[in-house]
Amino acid sequence: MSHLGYGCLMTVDREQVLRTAAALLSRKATATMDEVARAAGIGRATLHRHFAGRDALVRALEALGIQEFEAAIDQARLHDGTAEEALRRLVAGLEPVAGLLAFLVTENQLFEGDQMNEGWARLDARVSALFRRGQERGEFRIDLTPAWLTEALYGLIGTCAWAVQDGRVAAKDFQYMIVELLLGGARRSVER
Amino acid sequence: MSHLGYGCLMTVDREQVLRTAAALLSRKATATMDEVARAAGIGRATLHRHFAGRDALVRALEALGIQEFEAAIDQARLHDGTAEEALRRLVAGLEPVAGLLAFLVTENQLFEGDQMNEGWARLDARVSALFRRGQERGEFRIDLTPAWLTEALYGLIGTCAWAVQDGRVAAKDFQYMIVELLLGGARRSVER
DNA sequence: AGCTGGTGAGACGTTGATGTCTCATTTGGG
DNA sequence: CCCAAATGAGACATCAACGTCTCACCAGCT
Repeated sequence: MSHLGYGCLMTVDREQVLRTAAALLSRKATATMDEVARAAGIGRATLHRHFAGRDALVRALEALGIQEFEAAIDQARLHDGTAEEALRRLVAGLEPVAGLLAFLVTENQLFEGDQMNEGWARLDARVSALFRRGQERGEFRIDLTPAWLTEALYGLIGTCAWAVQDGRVAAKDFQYMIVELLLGGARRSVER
Repeated sequence: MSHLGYGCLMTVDREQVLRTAAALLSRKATATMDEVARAAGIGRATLHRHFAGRDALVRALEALGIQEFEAAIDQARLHDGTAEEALRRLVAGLEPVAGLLAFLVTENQLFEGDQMNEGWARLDARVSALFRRGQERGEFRIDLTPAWLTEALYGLIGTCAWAVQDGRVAAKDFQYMIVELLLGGARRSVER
């Protein structure tokens, strides 16, 4: 028996299953439980042993996504240094969570039962506060609202995660493409 | 009898139904045919008379989305003037199609049967060519690939469309938020 | 070697969405 | 005024996914 809470050695890696499920479900929300199981390399019965049903799976995805998102925010120390540096740290920490994040952003189906909604709202507020801090410091433009910059960050992370999955963007360019576009935009400035 | 191809006056507005369906399905891909019908303000039977089934509905969404996307590209005259001006025209023309576009980008389920895929690939190539033209003219940065800028444009349009739906962004700011972020980024430059 | 616990494969009943049907109603045109 | 066309509501059978179960198998531990 392992010292961990969930099972022995040949036990399924719960997080790995959830990440695979997120990657699949964010691209094909109508995927079958069987498809999810196969994508994770396990049997449908095993998937069902770990997550009582589709709802439970989605809830687990939501919980893990919010948890890891929050951990990334904590670790990024959004209040330290310039807002730009903080944003770069945040995106760097968010890279491993990009698949989960893409699922969360896409599946607003979750926010029907306004329960976990508060968890997401708290994350939203913290990211939004980062952009507001950047505006107050004079780093960021004030004509783009913090709410929009927050949404745009989510959107770009999800889009880039998909682009990497499909091979349209190199995985090593993930952070650069997102941060550079979000901060600097496509226009070529003179002083850059 | 109307002179139009599809029915008399009290006939369902096919495009309106498709736009509503796209707005709903892009947010809740598992929505029931009944939910789609109710969202469009029609009965399930009527929805079924116009679209033989869920697949047919999705195909129609895809066809309409590609068609209107292509029309917007044609009308934007991507080869005229500066690339920035062309991009602004494109986003302006894409605003009414944003819901369809968000659905198309999200539902890569469509691209399993690689058939309509070519239609999408052609659009991709044209938008990508616009960004490449901007780079060659010295307007746009060359460290962000045209493919990524294209994906980012799609992602931002979809994200902004959702943000407008949820009231987080004012509808009148749609074009401004997308173009300004995509071109200029969040960083406050000295010469702007 | 024997035991225990987790897994995969498959069978099975249940459920909900789907697709088709009929019928009453309404709308617009002849 | 009457008819044609389209719609909405509902009934109905079908079917695929779901959730549960059993059983055989395999890995690790004692």
